[in-house]
Amino acid sequence: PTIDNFWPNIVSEVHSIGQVDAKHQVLPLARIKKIMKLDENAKMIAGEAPLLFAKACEYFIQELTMHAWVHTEESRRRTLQRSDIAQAIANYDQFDFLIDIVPREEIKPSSAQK
Amino acid sequence: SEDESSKGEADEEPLYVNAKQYKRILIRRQARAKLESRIPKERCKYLHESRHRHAMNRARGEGGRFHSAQEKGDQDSSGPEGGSMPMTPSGGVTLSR
Amino acid sequence: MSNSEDSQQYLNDMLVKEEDEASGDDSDKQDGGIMLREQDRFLPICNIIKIMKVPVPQNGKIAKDARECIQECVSEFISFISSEAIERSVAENRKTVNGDDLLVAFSNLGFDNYVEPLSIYLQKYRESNKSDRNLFLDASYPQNEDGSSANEAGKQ
DNA sequence: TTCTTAGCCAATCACCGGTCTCATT
DNA sequence: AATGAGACCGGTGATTGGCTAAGAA
Repeated sequence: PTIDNFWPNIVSEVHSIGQVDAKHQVLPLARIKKIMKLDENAKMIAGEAPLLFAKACEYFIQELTMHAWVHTEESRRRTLQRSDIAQAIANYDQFDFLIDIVPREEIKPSSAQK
Repeated sequence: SEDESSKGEADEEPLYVNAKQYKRILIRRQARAKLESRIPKERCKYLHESRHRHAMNRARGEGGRFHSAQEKGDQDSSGPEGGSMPMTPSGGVTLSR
Repeated sequence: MSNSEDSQQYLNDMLVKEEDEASGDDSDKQDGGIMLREQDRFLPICNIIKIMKVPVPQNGKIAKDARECIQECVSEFISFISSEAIERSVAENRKTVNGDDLLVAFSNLGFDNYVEPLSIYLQKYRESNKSDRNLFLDASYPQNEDGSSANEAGKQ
């Protein structure tokens, strides 16, 4: 369970899926669709789109949490907190789109910044 | 002579960001600004009044945890104590997790 | 039949929105539009927590601030990708955003890691749907006699 | 050390998914 | 024909707070 193995594990995991069980997803598809519909340009949304997002969101949550936990351990804490997530976002450019959601100044302690 | 790092709000991106995301970040910023007025500024304590009341009225164990329904009326013959329910064999101290 | 108007009348299950106290708030002004609630903007916090616990060790804890932070990040994630995908569908004169638009959006926005597993997942979803459809139709169509088949589950 | 706070329980009820009709392509 | 929006409805899991150890400070 490390960052390097994350995506390879995801790929082998998705291969082991027999049939896609549309129901009983971890995340509710109706809610995902509702969030998509908040976009004023959204007109019609294919049924497969919320399903794809449900999987993608699982990956995203796991990866962001995993990156944040690294900083939790660096600070020798046992509780993941918001500042750890802010650090994780600052250190990986794939998370740049969250720069307004979790601003840089949220990185509380006088910690090193890369 | 520092002047660019004095902004507190989102105006112009002071730092370099992922080039593939830059344009979309700006578009999303506009979209969020349009929705800003419809978004409450702070999170409320709970989402639903009915579920809040439900949680408040539920039977609780000694440690504050929710406990299985132990009777709804309190006028019934047997009270919560009495030995009808098999409790902790030792005596009643809250067993840790 | 007796009740055959041109337009149907639905009742819509929306109940009267009543504001009792909620959060004893003071100055919350409603602008031109309806106020968005958290359950309209975010995924359920319980589901978020479940997924967050996967990469965290068994004895690890997660602060409330962190849960809500991830919850907001996930919604932005959806909106961010959607925005790109929707623009592509509009550019191709389509009114429906489909899975391929999303895959292209993931790729264009630098989420290259997502493309392979999501493509495989989409592929499996589409073929399992097709096989279900074909299995259902195969059973009833070639059978002569009574083409109406047994399609009567229950009316509302 | 002091003091803030996250995990722990499970019953209700808001919401999710399934199903219908109708519109669009 | 294929597929999505939206109304409706029934079944169900997300929501929920008091106590206290865990741990942030």
